Amino acid sequence: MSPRPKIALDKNQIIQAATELANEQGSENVTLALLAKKLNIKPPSLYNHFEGLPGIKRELAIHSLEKLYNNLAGAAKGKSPGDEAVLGLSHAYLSFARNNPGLYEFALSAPDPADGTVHHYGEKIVNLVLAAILPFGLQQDEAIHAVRGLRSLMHGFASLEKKGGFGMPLNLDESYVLAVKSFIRGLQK
Amino acid sequence: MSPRPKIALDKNQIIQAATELANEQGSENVTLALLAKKLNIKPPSLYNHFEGLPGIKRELAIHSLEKLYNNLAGAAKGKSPGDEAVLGLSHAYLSFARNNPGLYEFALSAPDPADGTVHHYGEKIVNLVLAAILPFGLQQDEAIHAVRGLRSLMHGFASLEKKGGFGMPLNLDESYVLAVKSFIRGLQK
DNA sequence: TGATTAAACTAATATCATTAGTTAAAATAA
DNA sequence: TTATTTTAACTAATGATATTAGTTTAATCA
Repeated sequence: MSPRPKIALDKNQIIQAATELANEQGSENVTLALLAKKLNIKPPSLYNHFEGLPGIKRELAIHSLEKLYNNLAGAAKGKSPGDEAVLGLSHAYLSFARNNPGLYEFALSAPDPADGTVHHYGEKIVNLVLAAILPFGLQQDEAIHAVRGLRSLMHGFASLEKKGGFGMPLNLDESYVLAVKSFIRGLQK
Repeated sequence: MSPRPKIALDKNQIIQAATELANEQGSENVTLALLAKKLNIKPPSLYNHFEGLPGIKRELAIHSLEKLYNNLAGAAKGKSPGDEAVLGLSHAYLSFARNNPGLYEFALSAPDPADGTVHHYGEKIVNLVLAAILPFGLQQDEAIHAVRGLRSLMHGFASLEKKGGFGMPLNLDESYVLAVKSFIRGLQK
């Protein structure tokens, strides 16, 4: 056993471990100490790969947005624009948030609001939703307003559900689908 | 100057200071160190009043919910149930989140999901919204679903707006009002 | 082979929350 | 008034955290 084994981690492995840490222990437990322990290295070694904890969190934000976008794009694929696509997108959005509870939080952390990569994925997601609501025949501005509303609905539901904000013993999936349907019905009439 | 002056703080003063700290510096800067500095005492002294940082955060959650409820109740008062009341509630909700950016986050922190006081205020807010949508003539379960949707929309918008999640240069108030109107229009079919 | 680079390390510092035990002021009881 | 109790501050110490600086070894490359 060499006295100082070279593990040779790369960025991807570290972000992968950080993602697991976030999803298993919660986003607030993504610390250099816990991450280093998971990787069997010492905390300062992480500075060889990232600019401290903020650097890792920024990468997590990008990784989360990328994964979210891919899930959304996969859900939209093949579905005809309009109600079907919107319902597919909304289902994929909530599924992503539920399946990646820790990682999802980083998708909205926006370390630097002017971050280029973050902004890029944000735009791609907006375009995906814009394409889905195309058949509703909204004007330029109205379409953007509609996308904002839909995002608010999806994120708000995911966020409140995760925080246990819905007390009543009533099916959650049903609430979600009904809310999305109400919203797009209101858009169209 | 006495060697150990007795400041004699009470819970309310501390929570008030913590609220200011949250709103001025962000909820993540509500630390015992900063709070003690603001109050001109040493951090351990805070343990004479609260059970550590978690205890203070729990009080902030209750304080936030209480204040939010009062704002919502004030907005609903005098307005006729239906569209007018719902629009009033939604406006009050977003205003509260905007005017109390740090405190608002504690309203949804739910330290213990089974916390009695937190649950109590949650129910009161739900009832307020239920009363506002009464004229829409929804059945028992549909009404609960609708409240969940409305809360999701309001919280989601407030949350995304605060995080700078809306990139496009388009009026935010307009987006919000349009989203709420679309949703309630869809509810009424 | 020898030099360079990459990626681990140790050691040290500063800031947290927290606990234990102390002290003085204020409130209360005798 | 005087004595006791309680309140609310304190100091000191501990352990976890991120971070910086400087070191060392293994891998890579000229």
